[in-house]
Amino acid sequence: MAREYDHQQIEADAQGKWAALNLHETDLSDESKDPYYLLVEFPYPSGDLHIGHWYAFAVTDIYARMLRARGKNVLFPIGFDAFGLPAENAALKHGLDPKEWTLKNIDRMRTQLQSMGASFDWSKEVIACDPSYYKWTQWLFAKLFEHNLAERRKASVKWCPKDQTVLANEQVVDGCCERCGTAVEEKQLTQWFLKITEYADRLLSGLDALSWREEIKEAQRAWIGKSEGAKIKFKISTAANSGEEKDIEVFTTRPDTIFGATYLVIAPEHSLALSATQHTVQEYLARTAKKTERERSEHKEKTGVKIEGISAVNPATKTEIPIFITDYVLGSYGTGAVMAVPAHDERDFEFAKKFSLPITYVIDPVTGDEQKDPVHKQKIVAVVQKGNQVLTINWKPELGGRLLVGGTVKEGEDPAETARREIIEETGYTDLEFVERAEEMVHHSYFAFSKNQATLAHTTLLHFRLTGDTQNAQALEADEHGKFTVEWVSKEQAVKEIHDDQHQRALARFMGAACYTGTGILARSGEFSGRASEEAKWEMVEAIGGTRTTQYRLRDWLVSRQRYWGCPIPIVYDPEGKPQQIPSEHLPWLLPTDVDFRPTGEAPLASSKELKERVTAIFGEGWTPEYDTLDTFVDSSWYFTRYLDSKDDHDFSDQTLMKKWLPVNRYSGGSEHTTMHLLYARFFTKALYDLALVPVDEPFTERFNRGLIMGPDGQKMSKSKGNVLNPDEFVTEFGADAVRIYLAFIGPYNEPGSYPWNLDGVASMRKFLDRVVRLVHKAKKTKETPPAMQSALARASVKVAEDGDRFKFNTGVAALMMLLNELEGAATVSVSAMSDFVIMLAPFAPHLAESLWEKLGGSGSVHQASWPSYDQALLQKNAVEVVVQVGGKRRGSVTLAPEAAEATALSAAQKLPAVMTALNGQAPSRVIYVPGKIINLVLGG
RNA sequence: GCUGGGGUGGCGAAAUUGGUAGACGCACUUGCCUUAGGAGCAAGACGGGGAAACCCGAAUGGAGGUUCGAGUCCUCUCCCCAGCACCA
Repeated sequence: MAREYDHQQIEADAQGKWAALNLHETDLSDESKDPYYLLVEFPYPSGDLHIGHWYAFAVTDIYARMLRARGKNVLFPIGFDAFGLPAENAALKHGLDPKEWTLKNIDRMRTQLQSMGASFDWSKEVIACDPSYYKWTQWLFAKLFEHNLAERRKASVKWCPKDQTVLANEQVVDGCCERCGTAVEEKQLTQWFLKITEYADRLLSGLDALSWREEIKEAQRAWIGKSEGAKIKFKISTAANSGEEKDIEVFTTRPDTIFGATYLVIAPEHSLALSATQHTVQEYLARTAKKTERERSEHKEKTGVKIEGISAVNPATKTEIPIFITDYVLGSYGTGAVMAVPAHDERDFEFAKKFSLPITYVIDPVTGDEQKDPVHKQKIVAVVQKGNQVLTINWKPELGGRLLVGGTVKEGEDPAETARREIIEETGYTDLEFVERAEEMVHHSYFAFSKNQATLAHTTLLHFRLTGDTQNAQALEADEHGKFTVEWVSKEQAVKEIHDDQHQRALARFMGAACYTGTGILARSGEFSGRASEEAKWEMVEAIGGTRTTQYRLRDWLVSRQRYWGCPIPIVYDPEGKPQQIPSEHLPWLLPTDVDFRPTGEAPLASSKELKERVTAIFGEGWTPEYDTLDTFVDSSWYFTRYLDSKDDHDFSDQTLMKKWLPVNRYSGGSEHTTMHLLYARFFTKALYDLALVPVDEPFTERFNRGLIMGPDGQKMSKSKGNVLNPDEFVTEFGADAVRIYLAFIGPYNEPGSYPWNLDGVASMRKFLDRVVRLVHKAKKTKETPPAMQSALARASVKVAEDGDRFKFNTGVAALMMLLNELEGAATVSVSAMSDFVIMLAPFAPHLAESLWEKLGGSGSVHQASWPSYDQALLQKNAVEVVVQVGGKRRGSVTLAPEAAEATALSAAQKLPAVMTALNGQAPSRVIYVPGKIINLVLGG
């Protein structure tokens, strides 16, 4: 018989036993044990449980069970994120009632979740679409409204033409609807917003104290997108001098470049653009409006149009500069207007080139390593060009490879003359045409070893063209470095091979990529010239009357949805059309049922007669309902507080229990929720904390993003690839326990990697479980467990528990496998040793462990048994293998007591034949001995 | 492009503070047991040498460095993944 147990029988028996013992209901008021809140994202009830669900719930369950055995009072709740689009789509497609469809799916999923052996506390279940739950979603929304954190305003919103609904920023991926992939349009609508931007700074700074993985925190930081800068006003002067004083405010993170602002660019959405009557402007706006969000954000050639008849005044230089409208400026970020500094911004540079606008360099790069008390030198670097080729000098490769022509300016000499002189000296070329001298310089600090001198070179960049033949180079200058040779190479090759900062910069300046976006020394910047740009930045803002501000990429959270299957927004409009919150005695504000929810672009609730009548009946004639429903992310932003008091009809949760149980100790979920759900939940918590409704301002102490299970081909599972695996097939054939332990073993659970499903994997886990069963049958009713075996058990109990704490179930399972190997190797295994093994196996394979526990004569349930604990002394080995190295190479090993003295170790090591050979009669000049690990005999020399 | 995380056998992966690289498995090879095996048990599995116990050498993307000793630390470089991306 291959199979040692009937998994279907065992699963049914165990699950029946747990239900009878009511094992998984947590007494939240139990003060005898430490509370531990283990949370896993509640699922959307789509109806079918796939491998991803198994991975999410079954593996997290391992830890819940392990912690219970280790004496914690574990809260491991479950519920359903039951509002959302699929229910509505199913309703449309099959003519079903979204509510019935959802509730039927929930019923099915409950059964499936039970079949995993997941030890959820169902008594605390929450269902987002249940009026007893959404009553409190509405109540919390009303609280936010009361405190001015929810606001109705007209805004340009993302609209999905297929789903006929507004989308949040977060639901737009690459300019397309996250759900259906349709290109998103822009629409002006009056919508509800939650003011998450007011919490942007706290959401950002709060991350520092969280011990989450860096990539999760970085994703949130990027999403919040803080940038510090200044708002600066530019006065507008009109040719027609209407006498009206106007100005444009811009936002910039580089106020230090203001002297280089040679024009302004504003977004097509900017009021100044919208009010312009100029024909070409209107044409441009019409063209832009037709573009989708996606088309606009594509990197492509810059377009724009100049507004005629008006200009702005640069507050630093006082010169008049033109104003352009362009769609590379976003209306929704900053002020929708930007001061263009083509010399120091790539986009502005590109635009300036296309529209032939002046480029003024105001920041000189500083390269090299900073030196103390440098000697100042005037230098030049010259680019000599002939067609597409550039003259380079082959330096000794070890001294930096290829260079352009360089040289030192003599006292009173014009740098252009210096360059000409140097070119002739070094190459012999005389047919030189001077092209350009860059207005900016490069400051290069370095240590001149030849002169033993810290040097700061102020380098002028020059550009020459060779008009004659490239073949007539003369004898070259030689110096202490040897002879130079000249080579003409293509621009591209030169860019690739020239590594010296100044030379690189010279090449870039004359060969295309001339804009410099770094910091440096201010030039042509009035009184600020000569100072470090970073250091003078904020003084400059002050001097020109700007204000220092911070901008965030994060926008307010748009929560209105023109959909049916969501939480109704608890708002009514008075006869003046002003929004009023629905008093709490009328909550839950029920979702009407007489609704036509076919997408028409109108909110489905508008078709409800009952809703209108309800509003009139309660509030009077002239009052009208709000027809939008809430984004489902609102439902999931607070559910973890509801678990603590899920039945309460008088409050959303319980203050005493929240004080005890929040924040959640560990939150397990998918990486797709890093920026949306996780940020929203943090925002809700902070807002509710400020309203004294929750006692913590961060909801989750730890967050773990699990990995992704791939198909056997290593590709993401999808129907079109035909690589979708149904977990039920594996469960039926090998049992739930084998599937659980396989998922635990597949890879580390604390890393968001991806793991291909190995078709033989579950079978191999079943073999492991069968071996356990065989060994249990072999167990003898003896009390004696030999010390070596006790020590193995002790090590495993520590290892498995530690790995659980790190969510590294793969190595935990490996530790159990090693332990099994050891136990199998023994002649007899005592019942007590085997019982301890079964207790440690129980979190992974809860059903089988239950059955084996009974066979071994254990009382109650194995899941009530305590995690094995052993004398610390058993963790110490009394003999360890110490590796012997000679000169860092392994030459053998000796077995010693862990605390053996160096002399003992040395003499044992020296007796090894291989060591004697390696020493070859010499005495080691040095001995490195790490007790219990290694002894290294170092030979002299 | 920027930011973050990674790169270890044929595959999934192990490896507290630098201390035997590849634990534990999958797949593979050989043998045993068996009517049979998609079962079980045992052994093997980088290269070279040897009948063998063994010996020598190489090896954690690549190149350098620090160290008695580097997967681990430092510098440079290549590649993969994720997030952000015309955000001023």
